[in-house]
Amino acid sequence: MSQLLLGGGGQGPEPSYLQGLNPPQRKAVEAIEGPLLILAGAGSGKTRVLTRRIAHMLDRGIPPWRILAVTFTNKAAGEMKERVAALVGPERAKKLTVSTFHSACVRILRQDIKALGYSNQFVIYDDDDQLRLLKAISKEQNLDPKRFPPRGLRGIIDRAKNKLQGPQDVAAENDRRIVAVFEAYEERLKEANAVDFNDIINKVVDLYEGFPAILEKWQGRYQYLLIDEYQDTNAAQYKLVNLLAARHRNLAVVGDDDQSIYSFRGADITNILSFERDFPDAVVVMLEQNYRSTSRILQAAMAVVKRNPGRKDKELWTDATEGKPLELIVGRDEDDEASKVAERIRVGLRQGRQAADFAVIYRTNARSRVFEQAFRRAGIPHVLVGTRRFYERREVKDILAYLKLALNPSDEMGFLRVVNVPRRGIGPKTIELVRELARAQGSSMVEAARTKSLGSGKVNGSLGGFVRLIDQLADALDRSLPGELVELAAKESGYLELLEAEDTDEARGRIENIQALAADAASQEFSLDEGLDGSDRRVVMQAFLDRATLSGQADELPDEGGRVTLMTAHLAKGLEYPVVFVAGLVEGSFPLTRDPSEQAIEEERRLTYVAFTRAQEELVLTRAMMRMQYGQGMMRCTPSRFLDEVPRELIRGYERSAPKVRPPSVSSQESRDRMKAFLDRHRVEKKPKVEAAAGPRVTRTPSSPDDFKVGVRVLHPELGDGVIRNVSGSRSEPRLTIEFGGMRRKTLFARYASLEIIES
DNA sequence: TTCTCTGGTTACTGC
DNA sequence: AACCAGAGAA
Repeated sequence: MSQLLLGGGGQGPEPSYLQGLNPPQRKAVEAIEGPLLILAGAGSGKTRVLTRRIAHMLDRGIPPWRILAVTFTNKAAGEMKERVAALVGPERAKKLTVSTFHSACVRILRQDIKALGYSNQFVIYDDDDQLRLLKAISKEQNLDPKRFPPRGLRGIIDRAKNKLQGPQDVAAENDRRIVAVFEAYEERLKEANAVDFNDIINKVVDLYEGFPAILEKWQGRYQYLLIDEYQDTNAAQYKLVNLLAARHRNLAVVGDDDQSIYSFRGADITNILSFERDFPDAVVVMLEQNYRSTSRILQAAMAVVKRNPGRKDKELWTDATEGKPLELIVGRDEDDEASKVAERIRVGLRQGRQAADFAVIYRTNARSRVFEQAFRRAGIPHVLVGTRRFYERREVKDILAYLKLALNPSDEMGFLRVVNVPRRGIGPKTIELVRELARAQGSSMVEAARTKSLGSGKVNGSLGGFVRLIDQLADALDRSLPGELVELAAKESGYLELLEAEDTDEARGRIENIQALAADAASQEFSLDEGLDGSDRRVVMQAFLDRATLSGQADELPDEGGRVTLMTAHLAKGLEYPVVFVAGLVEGSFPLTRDPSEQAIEEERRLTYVAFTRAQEELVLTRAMMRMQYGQGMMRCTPSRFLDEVPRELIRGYERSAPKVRPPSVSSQESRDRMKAFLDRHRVEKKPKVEAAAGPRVTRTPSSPDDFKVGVRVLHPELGDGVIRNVSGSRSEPRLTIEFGGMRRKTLFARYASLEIIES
């Protein structure tokens, strides 16, 4: 059957997967042996080439398990698997390894990390665990958190590790106290049988460099490597790839230097720029024909990215029509910008578009809120990709910490996280005692907590209860499935009970999240990766926990059901939509200019390029004239420099608009007044100004949460008159954002604020 | 010794 | 939203 479909060789008809390819695409598909560099511009049919290349390899008799395809996100991995399955059938596709660097490396480590002195049950510390550990270490070493902020320390450590460096390598350019923290950090990870995200890659490199037999084993296993998004690999990943590929040299890398957008994570664009030097015999293929976007969209994207020096000068071109002009939407503020986008979408819907045809792309997740609100108001179905990721919610992490601790009792951060959650009367003093004991006897904290002679009888009882809970979970690990284990942990720990008793909207939301986690865990059993022994319950659980730690969000592909997609530019890479809105094109937001270096701006430019090239037919650029900055008040925005870099004749109406108005310089008094008048005008329109009450005022004490509504005037004992601008939190415990004179805002709990309501 | 409340601060991008 | 420090209550 597949023989018929795929054609075999010789005189038969050409296999279907070779049909409909342009010459460079075909060259890339057919170059199976040896090093291969594919420079694939946006929309040049990269995924199509990769999936067909894999089909071709399988057809040539290469066993699927010899192929390792590395993608940058779980989402991309899932998509590639699906598309290969469509070409070669699910049976063979299942035996391929398609995953992210991190997932692939975790699997390698779970098998071989023993050689480095860790147990196979090692835990993975995410950035949050990392930060907690660094805070603990800083405290022990009496570092002033002002002078050495933990986040800064983490940054230094991450940057070093991205380059495969350890404490000694950074000793020269750093304070010795920082180096000491780094050293302690590494020790503590090892003691806790834990690795951080960087280690996931680095430990595999250590393994390969230190144990030739292990390297050979994996070289033998994966004889054909395919690395997608090569421009976003860091030094450690680069080293890893080169080690693995050294023997068979069947290394295909795919990338686009114009789409390198992860330097904050150590991505090194020179990895792809120097591939030809690393492999002088490499076949190089340039995919420059874009099949995705209209000519105008492409021109706009190219015009922006071309400002970057030092790029491989490839010229994307298209056969497509000019298409419609780009559109520019300017809102008074961000709310208005979002409303106008919603309005524009409604127009599109009336003209026959589906909601799923639209995507809104912004720079930071924080921007998603205004769009969500606007779309809800306008009744536009939408789906958010990414945001506060599910597995990062506190309750989810707490429950997972219980289970990780049951699997790996050495996990110190896990112990600290849940030993007193829910409250068991185990405070810092007791924890300190347990830690000292653990140190003294060289055991885990869980072990130390078993000791009966710590503190008072009450404390011992609580600790004993906690230890019994962990034992109970550990015991259940061998008998129960992930879904059951999540439920067990939530129930037996008292976590659920606590939330139920709380009876607030927030608590109910958390319960829902735990239920969702249980459901998600239950599905793990059915989606085991190849090569895992499903009969070993611990392995199943471990696989689930790994996935939870490594994947931002369950890899839900946005459903076909017809919803507008909202996401960041980073998450948008690799996706395409008929109509794309690139939102928030103002200085400080897109580009983000916290780091004003030329390099950073170049990356922002590439990010803009990525965002623009998601659009197939229509591209709408949007910005606001003003925006709230950190709740500090309205600030006038400067249009994004990238807007200026788009040739204006590509934009509808732009060429006819008045000469460009630059924001008034703050130094001039006149323009300051003008700006003030401008701000006032708009403020009045949207939000009535707080007026000083004339004469004696009538106030009353609020009697129910319903008294607090947006727009209500209140009197604060210290801050005076204010107007409620936002009500958040739960009904029983509302949190109010109140605007006092001018633009000063404050957020506080209504319960404690002794507010009076001013009767009008 | 632990818990609870309060106010302040701080937030980019993601495996 | 989440985390922290500090004060005061239990």
